[in-house]
Amino acid sequence: MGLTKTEMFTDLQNEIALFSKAFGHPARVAILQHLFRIEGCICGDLVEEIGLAQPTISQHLKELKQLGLIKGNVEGTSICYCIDVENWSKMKKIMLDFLDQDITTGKCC
Amino acid sequence: MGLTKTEMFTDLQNEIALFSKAFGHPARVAILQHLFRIEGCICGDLVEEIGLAQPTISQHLKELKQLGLIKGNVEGTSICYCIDVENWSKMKKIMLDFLDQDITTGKCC
DNA sequence: TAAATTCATTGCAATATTACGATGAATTCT
DNA sequence: AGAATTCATCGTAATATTGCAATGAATTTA
Repeated sequence: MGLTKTEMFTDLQNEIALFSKAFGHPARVAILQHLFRIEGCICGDLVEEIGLAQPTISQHLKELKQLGLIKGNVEGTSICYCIDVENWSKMKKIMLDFLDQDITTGKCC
Repeated sequence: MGLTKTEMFTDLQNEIALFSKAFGHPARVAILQHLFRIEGCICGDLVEEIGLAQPTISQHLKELKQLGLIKGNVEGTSICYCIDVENWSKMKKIMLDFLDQDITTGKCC
């Protein structure tokens, strides 16, 4: 029914899924990469940089902001977006714990 | 229109998005965690372990298999699933490159 | 104050995802 | 061979996501 049954999974599993979902669209990946590349904030030109319509970019930014991965400061008539370094770090820890799992002794049948 | 415009992004960005999408559902996270935990393959009981209906689990397994993150071997009347260690490692490298980005000199406005 | 600029929000259409009942295919057991 | 077991596939319903035109809100500029 298109409705994820979150109640049957752990908080951690749901958290990993939520962060992953945020990275599950190339536009959001591109936005984040750009914010890292310029090492600071960006006021404007994200629409030109990414290549999607302005409302679409705005929507992607909103999702990233709701997750806490970026933050936006009003700067005159435009808005400055930047990585929320602290939250990014927390997210990274959670994701690394998940990704860094490894099988040492295991072998498949 | 619900249609991701992959053509306007780099291969890497699309790849990151695809892997992330796979992790974007708690059931798939749970499946992968379980496969790691038992350090080997699992034949059966995934449906009981996760708690969703059998066709639903089967569908999630299919997605993970298509991405190459797990592989399945027929074992009599059941099927053994396990992590594809080599591909998991490749995926991990790509995701770590993305997640490990950091801002050293940057500060927000 | 009026025009311009920048970004958010609304509304809508199209596609994707999630979930599961019913059914099918392959294998094992009796 | 016939029943049982295990998993995949099909079909379908419900919800989610993506994208953009139109519009609105806030600020700056002339």
